[in-house]
Amino acid sequence: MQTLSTEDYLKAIYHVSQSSSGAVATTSIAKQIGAKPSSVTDMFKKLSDQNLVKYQKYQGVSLTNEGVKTALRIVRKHRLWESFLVSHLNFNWDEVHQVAEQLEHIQSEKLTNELERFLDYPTHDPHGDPIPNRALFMKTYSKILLTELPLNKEGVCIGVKDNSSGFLRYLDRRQIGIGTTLQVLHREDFDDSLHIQAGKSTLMITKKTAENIYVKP
Amino acid sequence: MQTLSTEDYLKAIYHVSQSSSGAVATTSIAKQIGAKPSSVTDMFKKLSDQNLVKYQKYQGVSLTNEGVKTALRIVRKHRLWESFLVSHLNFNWDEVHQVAEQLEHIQSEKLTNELERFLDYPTHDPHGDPIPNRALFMKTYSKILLTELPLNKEGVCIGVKDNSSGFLRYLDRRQIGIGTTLQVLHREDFDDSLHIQAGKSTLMITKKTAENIYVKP
DNA sequence: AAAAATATTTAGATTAGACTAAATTTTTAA
DNA sequence: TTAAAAATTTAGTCTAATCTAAATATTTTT
Repeated sequence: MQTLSTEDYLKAIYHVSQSSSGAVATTSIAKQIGAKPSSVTDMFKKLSDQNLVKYQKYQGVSLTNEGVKTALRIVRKHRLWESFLVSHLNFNWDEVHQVAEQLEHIQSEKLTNELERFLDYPTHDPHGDPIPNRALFMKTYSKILLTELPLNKEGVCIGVKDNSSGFLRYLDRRQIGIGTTLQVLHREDFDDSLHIQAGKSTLMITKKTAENIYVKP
Repeated sequence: MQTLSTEDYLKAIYHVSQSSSGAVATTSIAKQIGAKPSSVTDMFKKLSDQNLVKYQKYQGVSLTNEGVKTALRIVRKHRLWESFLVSHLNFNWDEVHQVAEQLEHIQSEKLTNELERFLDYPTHDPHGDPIPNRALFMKTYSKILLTELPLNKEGVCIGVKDNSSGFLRYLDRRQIGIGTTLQVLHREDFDDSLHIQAGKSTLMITKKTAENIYVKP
């Protein structure tokens, strides 16, 4: 059984390794966790002793099969709890993260599985990220950035890249959320801004916004 | 903000002080927490520094107003979570404790209050214990032990004294739970056993069982 | 009221997780 | 391809929470 801290590290390693190839560097985890690199080195050694990561001095870490499983179990809990908070406890999608960070550490298989059943086996969380099922398998559907959606083709918003609450609240104000139908009406060459159809309203967004929104064509 | 451990101590002190009068002894907390008395002494000093308890060497501790409030906040969360686990996640009343022990430490006022709303402001948990409301006030209704219920008078089971899963499972098998209508039909002088009406069936229970069941007359 | 038993505290050690500062290795750039 | 910069590790320290063993205080018993 893991401590809170080892779980946080495994999850961080998992996430960093998802968004980049090769071994995961000490500094990248230090940033993610908010700890000093020297602390990260210490933890890498501990995780390596438990065979949860492969670690070579100065060469970073990569998760072992066991490490991936442990990380996915935490991701599963995190995303199930986020779903619960949004669907039943009136949380907004920008409020759930901090609480889910705590809930993801609760140890009880029965709890996790019953929560999943209660939510009717959701496949994606409120940010559009896939939820690993009991066997830790998750469906990842093909997603593209809104910037890559061809002109006048419809797409459905299925998630965001930037999960900061600032960005999520901004999207809320523009009435863009998971499931919103989006369509790029016009791209402005001058400043790269986009005129889009979002649900029933048309609005203008910047390139920066568009490249943080995932859509399913 | 408290650590996991200080929260556990405050809750333990609260519970012990509820079931006995005067200051709470070092050993009683040591037993409750499962720690050595020397560790308890250390923690008493820390809690005293934070003005959560009044502590006098060799004389035990008592909670300050602030300490009571902190303890009640934890009790509130514990009992709300227990209610949730039983009412929505198919937990039996003997399975909830261990998980609620973890969930009670989750820090989020919004979560607690929304959970309470979701459960429709329950006043008692699945063991019949009262749930402090948002203002930390709880209704305690007059309860007596089944042994004290007059012959042939009806009472409703509202809780248990012994919360061990062994006892709870035993009650489940005898089909006795919160809300079951109970009536003492006959007391056997020879061995102090009781013949009772429990819901629609009559059965025999020992004195030991009866003195662990709370009823509302 | 003194002796014995019990309860409590102190002193000193340990562990996990974090830190700083210094040393070392790797990477980048001149 | 070497010098500078950046990344990483090591060594040593700190804190919270625990422990054991020894010392001290309180309570109970004779």
